[in-house]
Amino acid sequence: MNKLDRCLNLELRKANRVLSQIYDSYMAKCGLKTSQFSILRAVSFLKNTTNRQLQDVLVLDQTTLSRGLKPLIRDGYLKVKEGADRRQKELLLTKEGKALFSEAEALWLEAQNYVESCLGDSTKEQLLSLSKSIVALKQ
Amino acid sequence: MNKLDRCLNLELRKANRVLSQIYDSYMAKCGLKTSQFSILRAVSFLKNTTNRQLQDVLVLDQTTLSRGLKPLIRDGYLKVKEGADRRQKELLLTKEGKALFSEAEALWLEAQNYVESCLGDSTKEQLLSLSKSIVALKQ
DNA sequence: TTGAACTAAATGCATATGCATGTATAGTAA
DNA sequence: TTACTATACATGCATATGCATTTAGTTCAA
Repeated sequence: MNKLDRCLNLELRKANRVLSQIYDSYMAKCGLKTSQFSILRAVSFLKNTTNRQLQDVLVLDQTTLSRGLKPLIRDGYLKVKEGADRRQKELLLTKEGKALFSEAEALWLEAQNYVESCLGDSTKEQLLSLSKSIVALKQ
Repeated sequence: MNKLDRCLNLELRKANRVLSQIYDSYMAKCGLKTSQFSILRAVSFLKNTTNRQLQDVLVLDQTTLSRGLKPLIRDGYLKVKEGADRRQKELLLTKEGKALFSEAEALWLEAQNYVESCLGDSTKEQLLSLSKSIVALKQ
């Protein structure tokens, strides 16, 4: 535990960059980045959701999410409805969004299978439990 | 291993965001982002280095690094010398860069100690070994 | 030597990220 | 009601990220 130690943050960032590039290379065929896929996937699970709820699910800053939604809305994959609380915006997949998500999900599964086959089950479980521990540090 | 599994990439991204925000909150006192600190730290270890060498050390795309260097050069923390191979640019810390790095290193150590104390030794080791495994997947 | 192949770095483009702040709406207590 | 507080989302700003491409310099074989 001294200043010659490897930086935990840098090590995780490096891993994050490599892993994201792998997933992105699979997703490229459908024109989505994995971050966009994550949003569609969350909306698909939650059916009818809001910016606020997605922030919690995706562990994203409100402003980051707000901007991340824009291309998906612009390109017609997400639809915005005004909520009962008029500050909120309800989000749902359009028909085009559902179709794109289906296509993307197959590519995602290829990537996920590839990575799992490279890492093995025990490393995969380590990734999940480690990520959970770190996310739990969020203030 | 089916499509209801958690996405390994999303889980890692979430962890990465949380961890980076923790480190950034410590680094904020000196005005550096952790990504900039990582660059200064690498240059400090390598003494006299090049864009190309930093790409490997930091596992960063050439174009990302190229742009990441700009504010550090602009603000006088890094100096650029033309290399023997005139395509290359040699990088080194200026006096101001060294001073800032010293200050930043103390803040980084606080962050690192805080995170290590939260995670514990075994989880810390898991982070390091997992990151290593993932970085090794890089094509 | 010269032209093809290769390498180092920069740039255009688009999205990703989050802090500080602004704007609109909702809730609540005087 | 009114005014204070809290919440939901958007915007300005700056950096982070990487793909495709460009520009410049090096290498090497014909």
